[in-house]
Amino acid sequence: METVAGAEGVDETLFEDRGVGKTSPSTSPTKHVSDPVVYKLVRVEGDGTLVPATDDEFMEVVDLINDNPNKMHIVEEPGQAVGISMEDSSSGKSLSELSGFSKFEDVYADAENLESSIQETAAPVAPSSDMDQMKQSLDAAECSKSPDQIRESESSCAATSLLPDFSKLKGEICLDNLSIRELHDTFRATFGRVTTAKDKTWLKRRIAMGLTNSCDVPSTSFVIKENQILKLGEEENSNNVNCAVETDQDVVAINDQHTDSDNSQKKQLEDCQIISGKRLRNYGPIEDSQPEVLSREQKSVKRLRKPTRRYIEEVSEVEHHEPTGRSVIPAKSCGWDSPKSGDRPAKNVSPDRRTYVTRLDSVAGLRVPCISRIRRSRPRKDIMALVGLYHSSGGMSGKLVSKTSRTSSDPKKIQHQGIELVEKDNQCMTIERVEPEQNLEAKHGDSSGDASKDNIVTVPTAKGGIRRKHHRAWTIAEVMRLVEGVSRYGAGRWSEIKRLAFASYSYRTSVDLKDKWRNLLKASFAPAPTDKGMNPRKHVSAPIPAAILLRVRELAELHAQASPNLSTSKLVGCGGSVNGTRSGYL
DNA sequence: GTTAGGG
DNA sequence: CCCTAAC
Repeated sequence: METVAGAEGVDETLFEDRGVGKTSPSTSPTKHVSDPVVYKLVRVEGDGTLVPATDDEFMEVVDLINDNPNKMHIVEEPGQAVGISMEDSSSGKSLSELSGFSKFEDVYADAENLESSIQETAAPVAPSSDMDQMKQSLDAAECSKSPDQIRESESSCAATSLLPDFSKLKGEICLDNLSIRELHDTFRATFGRVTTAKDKTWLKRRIAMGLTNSCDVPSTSFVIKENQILKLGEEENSNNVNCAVETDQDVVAINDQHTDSDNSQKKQLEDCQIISGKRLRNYGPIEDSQPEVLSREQKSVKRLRKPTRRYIEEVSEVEHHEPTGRSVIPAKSCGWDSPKSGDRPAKNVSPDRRTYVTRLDSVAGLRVPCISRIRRSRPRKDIMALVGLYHSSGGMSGKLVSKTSRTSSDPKKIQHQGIELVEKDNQCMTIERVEPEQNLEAKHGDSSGDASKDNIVTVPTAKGGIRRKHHRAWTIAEVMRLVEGVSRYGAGRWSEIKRLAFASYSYRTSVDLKDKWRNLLKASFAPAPTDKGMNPRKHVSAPIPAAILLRVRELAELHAQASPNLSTSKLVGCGGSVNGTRSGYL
């Protein structure tokens, strides 16, 4: 990551020599580092990872560094390289020590502040020259992060991705003495963009943060600070810049661009936040105690907090209109807001709370102006449907196939309703609309669902539940099957019916069966109690054949009188063979 | 986990 | 179809 920034020519060269991939900002233009920066010695491994340099390695470059810090030479060894990078770590302070600061954040947790500060951060245009590396950095380091972290990273790290030009900085404390204009210059030099902020304090903090966030690298116990070589432990007292050691690990993870769990990465970010905040204070020419100052600072810190859902919704629009390249990155790389999971394995969508899938407008990988309109009430379900498909079978095609095969092989008659009806219900050969129904069903199967058990097309709801996808009309085949099931197993034994008669209709739950039966009863009784000749075709939705309604009614009557009791109904149902029973009814 | 019933 | 109380 930015670690290289401080590494100067040394690291750069080494990186290039080793042909490090995108994961390292090897192409970053290097600039002269100035005194205030603390360096850490690292070795760049062949794979681009930064490894703490050994003491021996360190000693090799000591002379060079002391000799002329501005002209560090390249120390190269076969198989390994030694570079200098900024020291960002610090003495091991526990998170608990920083807890006070954390509490702090909560006070300013409201989304509006978040938004405002983020906008501030994101709005200014990043110089085109920096875009590549920025993208590079973001893509490589953050794409694997969960979407909600993107924003955080963007806001917190993007700035640091722009290589700071420390030459403008005359030393940390000097910020205090700078005029607004100078601060602007410094800001620009640091972040690669201009700022319109008028708040001197804010600027100073931002600059300080930008600098201090720049580099995080594991290192040996040696640190180079202001041309002096120090033992980490020794300088601990005087070195306020250093941050908690424990964060080193996290930083390392980031640098290595681990794509581990979202949690770990989140943790990293959180740690970063803390570090930043702490460090800011340490840099502190500014009094933290001042409420207004704090509020400013909190904004910047809070910026790092996980955005609230509402915040995301609201910001989405803003971001969408964001003209600068910045907006492009999040949308493209990992859009927390636009989890077009099509390209991404479902597993990357963490199951935890943070992954509420906002929407996946395009299954086909079509790109939609992310986030923008998220449903407040009920999320769309397509998303999870897809996710589920990917999840369970690695592809919907397989599922569909399985469904098809099953259906065709199904001993029952579903496939050919017309035939089935004929053989079952000799009296009603008028099942005209069978074909359309089939088509309908097939269509549904293709688009959203499949008959396999595992892949119920559902979508997470705000409450954490899952909701099934779009309405799935009952086909006549299903209705018939349901009726048969009821007649066989008895009304009320929905789970039984579901399991036995609707095994191939995974998308129909027992509740669905119950509901449908309820509707059937209503339909069968309401229009015309004795309506064999009833013509339901006027209904747009699946017209239920009169024969079926009749049977529904008969079954209802039968069950009504025969069994409030399940066992009784069950016995009744089981007593007769399917066809026999039907024949009797009909 | 199912079922029943309301929404 | 969803939600949820009741079982």
